[in-house]
Amino acid sequence: MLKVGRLADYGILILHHLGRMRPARLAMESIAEITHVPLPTVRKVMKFLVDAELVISKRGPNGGYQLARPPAQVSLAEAIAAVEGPLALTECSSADGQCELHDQCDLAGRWPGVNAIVLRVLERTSLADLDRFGRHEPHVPPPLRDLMAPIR
Amino acid sequence: MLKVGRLADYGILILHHLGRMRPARLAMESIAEITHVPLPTVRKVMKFLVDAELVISKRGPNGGYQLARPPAQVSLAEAIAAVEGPLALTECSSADGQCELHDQCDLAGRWPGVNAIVLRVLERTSLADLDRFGRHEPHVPPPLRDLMAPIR
DNA sequence: GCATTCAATACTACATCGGTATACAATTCT
DNA sequence: AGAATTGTATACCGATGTAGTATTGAATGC
Ligand code: SF4
Ligand code: SF4
Repeated sequence: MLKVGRLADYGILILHHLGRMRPARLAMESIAEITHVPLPTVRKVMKFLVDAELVISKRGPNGGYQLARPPAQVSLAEAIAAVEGPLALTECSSADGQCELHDQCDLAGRWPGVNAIVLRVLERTSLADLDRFGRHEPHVPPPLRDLMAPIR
Repeated sequence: MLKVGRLADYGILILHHLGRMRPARLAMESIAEITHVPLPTVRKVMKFLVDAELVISKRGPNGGYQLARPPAQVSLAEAIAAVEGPLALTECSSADGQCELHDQCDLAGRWPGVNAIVLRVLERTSLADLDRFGRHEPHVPPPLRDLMAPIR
């Protein structure tokens, strides 16, 4: 598993679309139509994206949403964090949360390292990079190429 | 977020302990005591680990569990997959599941690439590597060093 | 002022997950 | 054989979180 929630998934999907339209503004209803995500759900997601300052909103006639930065400067890590909160594989991964075992656990201090690595991967993959992955024919973005090298 | 479930967390914790004891056998009750994980929960986790053939079990007096392979040959990816199923960031990440948007979604074919990359990271981090991460002083395991290089 | 469009809140149905209880099967030792 | 030990299997429960919905309110622009 280790899956990203549906809402975050939608968030990325929407951000991606906004990226293609940039710098045009897109109304919430249009977003729902294009992405086929139910409107009320879009509403909820947009709130997160605005709060995270990933998109700029404007009200009134001809209002809508607009990607705040070029797609190449928006990482998947940011997008996911915007919707689901900061990446934390375990409770003790980042600013130690509230794991009751924390004191007696051998692995307590060791997770942040792992966490940092996968975070780094997501940070280095931008919305623009997503396009490069192509449909069913993965093209690894430059910053990650060294890691993937032994794969294909 | 993007967190690994508590059960998988426990699983790794247990595997790690078994690794230190190897090749000794450890009874379920002992595992519960040492790791401070509630016994019934240990019971549930062990089933997954046995099914995945990560540990070998033996019944009867002086029975218990034993790590099937050297800790350096057990990856976090395997451990997590054993408990939570195969890694799939989104529904369409691996063998396309059942996302109703799949046909009309621009990103449908693009996730497997991302998925493969983070999977690769978890595959390259073994139980033995966990130790090297040290407490609060991360030491990146060799196979990932190139990726982390620009960080510190 | 009025149409348009986003913002905020509250709520519900549902799934998943962590955790528990209980009955059962296999192994060893005497 | 029989008792003690240890893992296996199943079924269940309650808390938590998630996806989705509804309603009402506030800002913008003409
Ligand atoms: S302290 Fe141990 S048990 Fe608690 S979250 Fe960290 S690794 Fe898991
Ligand atoms: S098809 Fe689109 S919406 Fe469905 S899981 Fe894949 S990315 Fe998410």
